[in-house]
Amino acid sequence: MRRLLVTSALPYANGHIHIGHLVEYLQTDIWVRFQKLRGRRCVYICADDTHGTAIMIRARQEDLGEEELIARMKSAHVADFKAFDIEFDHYGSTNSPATRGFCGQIWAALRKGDFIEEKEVTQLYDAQAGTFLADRFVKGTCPKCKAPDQYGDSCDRCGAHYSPTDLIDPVSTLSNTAPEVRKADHLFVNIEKLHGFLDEWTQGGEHLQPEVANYLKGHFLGEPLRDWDVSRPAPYFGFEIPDSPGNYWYVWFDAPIGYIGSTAEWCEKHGERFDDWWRSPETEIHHFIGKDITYFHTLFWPAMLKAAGFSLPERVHIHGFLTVDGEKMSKSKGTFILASTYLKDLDPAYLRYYYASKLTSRMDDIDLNFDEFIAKVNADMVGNVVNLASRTARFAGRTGLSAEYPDDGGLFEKAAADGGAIAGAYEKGDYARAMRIIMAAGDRANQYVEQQAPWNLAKDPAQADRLRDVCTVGLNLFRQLAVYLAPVLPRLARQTGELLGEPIASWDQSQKPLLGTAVNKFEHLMQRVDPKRVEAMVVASRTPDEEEGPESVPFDNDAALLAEPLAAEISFDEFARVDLRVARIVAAEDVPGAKKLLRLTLGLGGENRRNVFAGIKGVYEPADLVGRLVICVANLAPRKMKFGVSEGMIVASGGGGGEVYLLSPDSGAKPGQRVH
RNA sequence: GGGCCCGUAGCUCAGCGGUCAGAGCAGGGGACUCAUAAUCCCUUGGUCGGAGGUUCGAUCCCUCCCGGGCCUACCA
Repeated sequence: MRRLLVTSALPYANGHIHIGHLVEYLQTDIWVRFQKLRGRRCVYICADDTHGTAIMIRARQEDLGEEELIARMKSAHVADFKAFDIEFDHYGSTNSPATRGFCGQIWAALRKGDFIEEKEVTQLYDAQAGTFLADRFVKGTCPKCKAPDQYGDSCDRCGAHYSPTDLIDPVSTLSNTAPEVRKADHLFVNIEKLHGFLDEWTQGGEHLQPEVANYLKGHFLGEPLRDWDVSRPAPYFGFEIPDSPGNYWYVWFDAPIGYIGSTAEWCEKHGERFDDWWRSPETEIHHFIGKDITYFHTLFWPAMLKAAGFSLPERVHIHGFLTVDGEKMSKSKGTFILASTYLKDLDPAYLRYYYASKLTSRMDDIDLNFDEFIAKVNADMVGNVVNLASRTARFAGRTGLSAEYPDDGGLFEKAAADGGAIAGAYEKGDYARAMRIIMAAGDRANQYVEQQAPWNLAKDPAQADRLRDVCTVGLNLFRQLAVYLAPVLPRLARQTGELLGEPIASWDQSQKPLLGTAVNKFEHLMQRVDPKRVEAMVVASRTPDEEEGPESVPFDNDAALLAEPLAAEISFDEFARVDLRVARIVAAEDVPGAKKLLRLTLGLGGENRRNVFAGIKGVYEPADLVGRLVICVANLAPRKMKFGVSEGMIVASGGGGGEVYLLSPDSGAKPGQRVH
């Protein structure tokens, strides 16, 4: 018997579940429910990912112990999942004895296979916070382009990659003190030793979508694989490496091992043999992940499993990101919607169906468009599917279903035959296709009811049998849809079972009509989406600083400060060295070939002109800029750039990306005036 | 610069070498009134991004170009 072990990526214990996460958990849950409905042995395993520097820092900020932090977050995650009908067979934590045990086991295998190497790594250390600093906890001036305030791994101004120790004037974002350089021995996994295996595993078979296999081939497998740094020196929230005291496994080492640990807990609880699930050719392992973590799941993870003698994934299903109204989720626009916020206003079934109607087997991003969301759910769910029951069940309540299935012109048979195509689509992850086929069957059923006009039959007592037959057909066609939709809409399936007196538990129920049973009192199966509630949800998701009343002082949260902590203190003299001037943009033009740059001509009064490149393309239209006043750094050394020499900078706030806000002086300021 | 994906009706997407290119929603007209202003019928709407090529025949295959997205590199 084919056994299936299915996982979703482990959500990080650093934040709450949002609608972007839900794409993955719903995609997986639908697949698992489908497999179970088909009678497959299928187990759905997940867990919280709990280790790493970010957890340690957050626990400190909230003045909690790490254990307390991750315990709280786990119960929040579990509650969110449950509310969305995401049904795990087991939900564990990477911070568990089971996961620790498997980390040790895999580690021992890596040691034994001589995969582990020790190398000295130079890292920045925050003496005040008493911790080594991960790259993104260090900021400083880019060694290449001298841009200030850049993270420790790369410069988002010039894109240069470097080590945090290369930063000029580095500052710890934890304590705002200058970190010191310290050396530490790190442990590395030499996965190049498994290069041949990875070539074969990624390129052969159907383990990966073709675009993923190509990506790996092009970016990683064409050259020797770099050693993977899997240890972090204390203090670190995680598991200490048994044969290397003072060192901890890096969070990405133990995170996927959480799949195994969590499975073991499930086995323990249900009296299953662990080896049947992770060391058996009878079990297919399926991972569902987002495209951002492709690298870990398609190179390191198979390498670890291979080295330690566990089963390899049969397939890694990779999905794209969620956008909302065509854009990245945004807190200020109210499209960064937490699962718990959604639930206050809307039925989870809506999102389950909507995502299902958009998901394919490709790793394309999917878009949540609220107008479409409302239209689609109302038209398909309420207007088509639920309406079928709604318009026939009432009439059938008096008589129940006929004892024999009446002539329906082949409709039931046709929809039963669709089952193969629908199942095939589910199996491949092409839920959008499955939904299309199901909705087409619903359309045909509604046509039937329309033609038979049971409301007319109901007026004539002599037609009672005929009426019962028509309702028997209508309700059976509806029930077929409920079976096909059961993976997506478990509640609808349950309600349908209650309505017709037989629970929906198997795909096969779509193939044979239900006859001779009573029909219970009909109750609404699903409410229409209320656009006002959607709007309310978006408003509730907006960060407070967007909700300013006309008179009141707006409340500003501290997101910006947290994202970019204050720089180290400077003296007045140091400040005075920077010569800021008011300037008028006298010309602005597009720079062909540049992704972010516009060419600006700044006037400082009289004939004083400056040619400045500004990274604001796509944010500001050149035509809108001409004539306005800005503030420029006037004594910045000229800088040669790809498209010409830049003679200064204009100042702007914003976190980069699309968020750029130019500074302007109040009216009355004159070009050339210095800013003091 | 390299890699991958995409560009089909107003919108979201099917189709993919072969009869007049489809669906849902939106738009227009009608019918019905059982049903959650649901449903049903009819209908408007596309030079299938552009240009070449292969072919008896291309939306579908090949090449180039344009446009969008993602990744990667580089330059700022």
